[in-house]
Amino acid sequence: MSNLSKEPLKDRILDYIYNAIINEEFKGGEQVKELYLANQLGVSRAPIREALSELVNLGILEQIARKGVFVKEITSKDIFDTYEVKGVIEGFLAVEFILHSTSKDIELLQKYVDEMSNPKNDRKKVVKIGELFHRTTLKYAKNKALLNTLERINKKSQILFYKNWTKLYSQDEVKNRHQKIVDALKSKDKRVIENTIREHYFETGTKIVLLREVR
Amino acid sequence: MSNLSKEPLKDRILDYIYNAIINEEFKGGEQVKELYLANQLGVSRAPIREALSELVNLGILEQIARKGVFVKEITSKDIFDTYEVKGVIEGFLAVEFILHSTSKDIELLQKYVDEMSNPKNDRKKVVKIGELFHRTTLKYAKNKALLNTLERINKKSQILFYKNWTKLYSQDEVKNRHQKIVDALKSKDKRVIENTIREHYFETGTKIVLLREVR
DNA sequence: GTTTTTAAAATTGTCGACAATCAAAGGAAT
DNA sequence: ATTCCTTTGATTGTCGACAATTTTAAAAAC
Repeated sequence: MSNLSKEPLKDRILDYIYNAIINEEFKGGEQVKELYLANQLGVSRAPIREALSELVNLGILEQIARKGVFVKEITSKDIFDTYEVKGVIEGFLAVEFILHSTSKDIELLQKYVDEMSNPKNDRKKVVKIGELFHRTTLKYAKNKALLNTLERINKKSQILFYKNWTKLYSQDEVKNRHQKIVDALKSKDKRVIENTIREHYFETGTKIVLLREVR
Repeated sequence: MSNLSKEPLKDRILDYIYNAIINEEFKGGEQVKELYLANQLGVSRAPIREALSELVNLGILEQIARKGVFVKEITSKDIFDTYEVKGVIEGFLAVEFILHSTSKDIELLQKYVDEMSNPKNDRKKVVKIGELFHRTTLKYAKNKALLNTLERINKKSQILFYKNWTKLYSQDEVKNRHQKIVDALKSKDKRVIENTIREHYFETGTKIVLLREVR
């Protein structure tokens, strides 16, 4: 394991494993063995164990006492649940947005939405814009407990998302879906905003599930 | 550390530390030293570290790289935020209740509420009934991601709650506050239910904050 | 050939020790 | 007396080894 950076070993290992799961080098149900990773990365088992237990905490891996940690099998229900959480939390937090946002914030969101359908931007860029969009809607959120929860959930949903994002929505669909959110925010109606954002994510969850079932 | 049980050492240590924090043997801001605990419990540092990092994950302790873990100083904002999360999540999950509950479920909740003002029950018993009450409202919740989040938050809020529960509400107040929830559930109106439960927790958070400020 | 028992290998859980880093104490320079 | 530097001590980070447990493989019994 390269030691160029001063970042704690545990964290670099964590990233390594996280990416390995995304890239399906570790497949669902498979056991993740400490010694194997330790040899692979040229470190001892101690930091490996720390990284693994963090991923267990995140719910990405599953620990069975005295047996080991395994890559969690992801069910359709898990996916739907995860996006439901995102919808509920972001929906609630976005209400803060209307309390503190300026017209400039709204303009920025609108600019993001317009860019989403710009043919010059490829899919990857559109995803990036989407991330900026959602980050902006959370700009004024200040409940740390909810933001932490959201961060945890995002780490999980990214794994689900990365395997599917290319097939999820066309650029126009992405644009329209986010336009709805902007319109909701413009309405300044708490309930409308919350429902719109919830539906936004519920739809995504449902769609990912559908894509999996087809396969 | 007694080895009567076969429960993993890490978990027993975790409980030990958790209780030590509740009982304020470890105070806010104080460093929790691995070696001290290892000697205290007669084990090595390895399982101590695992327990500590889990509490760091829960947000009860705070880890500063190469310095150690410290008991998190809890601000009023933290308390309010925590109860806000509880309100948002339980509020959303309780909606499941109206979709699947029977009249027997409602009767049970009403029974709990009536018992809350029964003079035969002391404060501790009332707290227990409250726990049963909330567990019942979550009986039909099936989103594991949200239930997990709730569990995590509860571990945190219990620490806050245990230091204040005696002074929070009179028995009659407790009863009235929960009666509101039952009435809301009876209405079968999604929005009413969600708002009522949110307010229930927002109030609790606000009140705990007030109690702290006075002190 | 199938099941049960026994033995071997692999894997996690725990330990004590060393290395790296940080905090505190003491001394030197101004 | 104050500041800066050095040294010392304390604490976490990492390591390799052993113990406990589980899995796998082989042998024995039927």
